[in-house]
Amino acid sequence: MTETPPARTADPAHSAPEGYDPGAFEPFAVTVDLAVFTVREARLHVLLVRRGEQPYRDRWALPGGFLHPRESAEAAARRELAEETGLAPEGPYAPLHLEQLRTYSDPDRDPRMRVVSVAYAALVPGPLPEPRGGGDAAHARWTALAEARGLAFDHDRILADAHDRVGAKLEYTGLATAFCPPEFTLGELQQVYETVWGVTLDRPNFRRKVLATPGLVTPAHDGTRRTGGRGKPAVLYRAGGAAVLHPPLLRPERRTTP
Amino acid sequence: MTETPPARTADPAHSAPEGYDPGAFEPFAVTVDLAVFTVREARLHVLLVRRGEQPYRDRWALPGGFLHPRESAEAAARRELAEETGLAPEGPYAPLHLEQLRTYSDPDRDPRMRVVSVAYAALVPGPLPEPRGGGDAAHARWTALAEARGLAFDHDRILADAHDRVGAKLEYTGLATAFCPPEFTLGELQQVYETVWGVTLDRPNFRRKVLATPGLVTPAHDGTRRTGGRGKPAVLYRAGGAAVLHPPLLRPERRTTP
DNA sequence: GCAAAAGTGTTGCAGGTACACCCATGC
DNA sequence: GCATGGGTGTACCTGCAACACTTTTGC
Repeated sequence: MTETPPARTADPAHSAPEGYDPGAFEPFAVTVDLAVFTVREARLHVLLVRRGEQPYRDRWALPGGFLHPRESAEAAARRELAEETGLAPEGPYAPLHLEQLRTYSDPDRDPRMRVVSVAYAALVPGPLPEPRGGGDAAHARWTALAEARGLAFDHDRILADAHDRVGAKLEYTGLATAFCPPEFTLGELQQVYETVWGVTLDRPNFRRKVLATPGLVTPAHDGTRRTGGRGKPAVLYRAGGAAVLHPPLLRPERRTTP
Repeated sequence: MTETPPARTADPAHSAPEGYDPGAFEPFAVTVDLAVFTVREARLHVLLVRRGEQPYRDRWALPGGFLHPRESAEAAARRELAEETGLAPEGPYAPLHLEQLRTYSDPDRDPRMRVVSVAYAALVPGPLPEPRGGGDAAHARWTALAEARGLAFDHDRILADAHDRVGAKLEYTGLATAFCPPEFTLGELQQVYETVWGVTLDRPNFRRKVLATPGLVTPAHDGTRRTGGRGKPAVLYRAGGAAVLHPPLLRPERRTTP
């Protein structure tokens, strides 16, 4: 913060010699954009909203909005998330994951004015109802990731970056549990990994690795469950609360294939 | 630089009913802050500048500055980096690394107005001269990371985040070569890892891992060298240009120690 | 010769993959 | 019974940490 930007107006009242006069700058608008992921029917879905205004009218876009005057980007992201999904910031699904991705600042990313956007990735648990259209989010819906193309602005790119990040983070954090309801089976957890990574995993080995990783999951108090399903009832687990995993849970991926 | 000043008043021609009128918002200033790292004398150093103005007058801070009207954050970061270090954006040290870290947006992070800052981490090679004070950067210097405390604004936090990120990235990218001159020995490369991670590594094993990782380093054309030093002359290598490493080069760190 | 740094060889253990096999439930 | 998903056991194999050892320089 050492450079003096070009002064547009000299304003003695605010005199801030080193370029702090708000009127001296091209005003930047600052927004947040959210890539909200969930797993439905063994496919990764993302929350999209339909734009009602120009530009990109009637195109799908990531939910988001402007920062309020005294609000951090993270607070704005949480507010937008609550508005779009109907999830209270604190509640039964509270331990959802919200993470800053990166900031997009190309001067032409919005055709009308200078908008700098801080992108976030959010993970919400699986069996979640359709988004209730709170306020201006009347046209919101879950879309399978494969079908989420041709979004407004640079949102295709943001979404791709978000997917990459989430996939990578499953390896070395306990993030996958954020996709699951409070109590879940190891089979459900495995589905999350398989869905996000787009691979199939060996069940016995997956089970061992998960249980051998401290803090990833802890057994729920008592029972077993059976869903509506066939097969042996499975033990229920809860998220273990570990942030980083030692050892990590690596994706199989391109082994040395000479 | 001669950008059309923004319309503060509603302009029917541009009518943007959904909150795009620039005048409708608290103006945000957008800056970049840089954590520029280098390795000197087997210690990690960071570039700091001394503030000449309030607030935090005479305190040390990370270099940075305001975005120009039609400049992306990345372009601004490259410009600031060139100004502060005297390194041309293209040149012998061109393959330096610049990477967006995250964005800091706390409403009170600057006492005078709303400033949202996009932080970058940069890596420059080892034997680099003292920063030439270009323009207003007359008070810039390299500081050992351990002594870089009590910085202005939230720069302590930004610096800590940057250090974490760089350390983590050495594991799975070829980033460490960015700290080295164009040609370097494996001993020098090992020094980089040891310095950034704060550990000591086994030389034989380090050597094998590096050479077994495709694309991390490639041998220089011919020779061996001997610096001023005693010991056997070492073969010179160049950066291999690989972005991500398969397999990664993991830090020793907390092995299972029961 | 001695110290210092580069480079090679070898061994043993940890952890992961692959796959065979048993258990419990719904139909 | 059979299909489906949960759960256990085990054999092979890779990779790496540890450490002993040789090579080439400066003094």
